[in-house]
Amino acid sequence: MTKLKEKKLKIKKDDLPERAIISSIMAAVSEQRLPAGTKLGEQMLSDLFNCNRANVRRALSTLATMHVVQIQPNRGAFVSTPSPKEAGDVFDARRTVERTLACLVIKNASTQDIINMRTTIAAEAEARASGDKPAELRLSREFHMHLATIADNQVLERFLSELTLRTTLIIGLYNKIGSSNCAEDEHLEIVQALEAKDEKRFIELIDQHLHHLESGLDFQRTAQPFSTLAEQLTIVSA
Amino acid sequence: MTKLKEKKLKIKKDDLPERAIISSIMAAVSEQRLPAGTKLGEQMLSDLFNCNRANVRRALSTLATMHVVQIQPNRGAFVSTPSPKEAGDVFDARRTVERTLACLVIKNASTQDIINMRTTIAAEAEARASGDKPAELRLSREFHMHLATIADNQVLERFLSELTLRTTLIIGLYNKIGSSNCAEDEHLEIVQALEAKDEKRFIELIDQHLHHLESGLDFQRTAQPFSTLAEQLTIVSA
DNA sequence: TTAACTATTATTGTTAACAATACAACTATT
DNA sequence: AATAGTTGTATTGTTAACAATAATAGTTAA
Repeated sequence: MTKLKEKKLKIKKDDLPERAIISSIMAAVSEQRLPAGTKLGEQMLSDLFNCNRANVRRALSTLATMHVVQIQPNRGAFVSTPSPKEAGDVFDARRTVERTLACLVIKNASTQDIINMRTTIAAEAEARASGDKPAELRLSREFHMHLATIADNQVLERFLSELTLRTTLIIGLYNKIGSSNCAEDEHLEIVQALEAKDEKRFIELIDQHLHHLESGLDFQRTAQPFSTLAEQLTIVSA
Repeated sequence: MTKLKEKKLKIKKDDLPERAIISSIMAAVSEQRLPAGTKLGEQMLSDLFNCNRANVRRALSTLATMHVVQIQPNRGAFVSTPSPKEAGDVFDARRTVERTLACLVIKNASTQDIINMRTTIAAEAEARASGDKPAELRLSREFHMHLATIADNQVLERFLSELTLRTTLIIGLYNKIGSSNCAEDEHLEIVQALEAKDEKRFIELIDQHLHHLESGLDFQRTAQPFSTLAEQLTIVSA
């Protein structure tokens, strides 16, 4: 007569707006739709995501702890503008993290993993060919994040997630004109080394790849201007 | 006649309560005054720090992003209870980070740096002798954080800060009874290798040290109970 | 006595109003 | 005309009240 405990069939809670804001901003940064210095107003965000300012505030606070945004008291939140020193620290940290990931990847990578990576590389090349810069950037990041997934270390994965984002900001700020971002052939070479289980070469190529990225920077360029518009945040929800 | 711009001599703003909460909880965790699983009620914290719940909320949200606390929707925030898998990830990440830090430290360390480290080690030994466990834990962590300071990489420093905290939680949960935490002689040996500029040995000792820590764990012990009291948060402010 | 149900309480989540600060535009004076 | 000062507006920061959910205690029935 009495249903013991009616399973609370909860309507797929619209996954905390806080999380939605965070991942949306992260996605936008990763595709350079949000350049360094862009102001992230609370009102604007709470309107965009149909939520209250408290959620926006927590999201920005969280993003600030990963140094993707900077919060200036009484002024608001801005997309971070990494200094040259910071850029160096980020690249050193990335090499550190990806080197270890490489060791783990060599051990763990299945044939399916390699297929997936090749797929990503192909998509990246296609995006480049068609001039779709955002897609290219996103897929390039995806390539690196693949490594973390395969390595199966949640901690390093999170670190890399942050570092790749900050790298994108750095490149957006300081990249020499004419210097390519992630050369697709480099990604390809890396996967080939992986497939050959050539650990030494695999690690070395990743290291070189990151060094190559860093060498494409030019810190002489003065701090970049910051765009103010931010409907670059394309949102899926209504 | 008109003071151009009266320097706004702002009374040392009581450094955002949010930051105070965060560092206080981090300190408490680092000294094992806050065991894994401890509930961190919002009311309690807002009372303790004389601030509103919004600040508490943001602080907890931030701590959650560094996995020092876990937030369960509609239930509240609890000090994280790392799983065995998570423990492994954390130790791998720590070795990764500290290995790189070691390379930088060998390059950067001044004689004053070495003196400082010896001082910390001495204080640690003293705390151990006098049975002051919290001080011992704090100083042990300080030793490792010294490395990051000397290495002068803000990113890795922050990563290590998080990782040492999580390590403390892990040890508190899973450490075998009778297994010592950080053997002070290990710290001493490490500094000696540093002083001798023996990079290879320096790195190897740090690696061994961390492996030794990890080998002291016993995951058979079932998930620990969680204390509920939390006036273990000793606060300095009124 | 145990088990399920109900009512109460406490805690978290949300919202809106208010205060404080910074920003922008405007006025006035040299 | 340019700068200092002033006013008005917009945004951030704070607070309190309310709603929703979970935890607890108490009650009734088998």
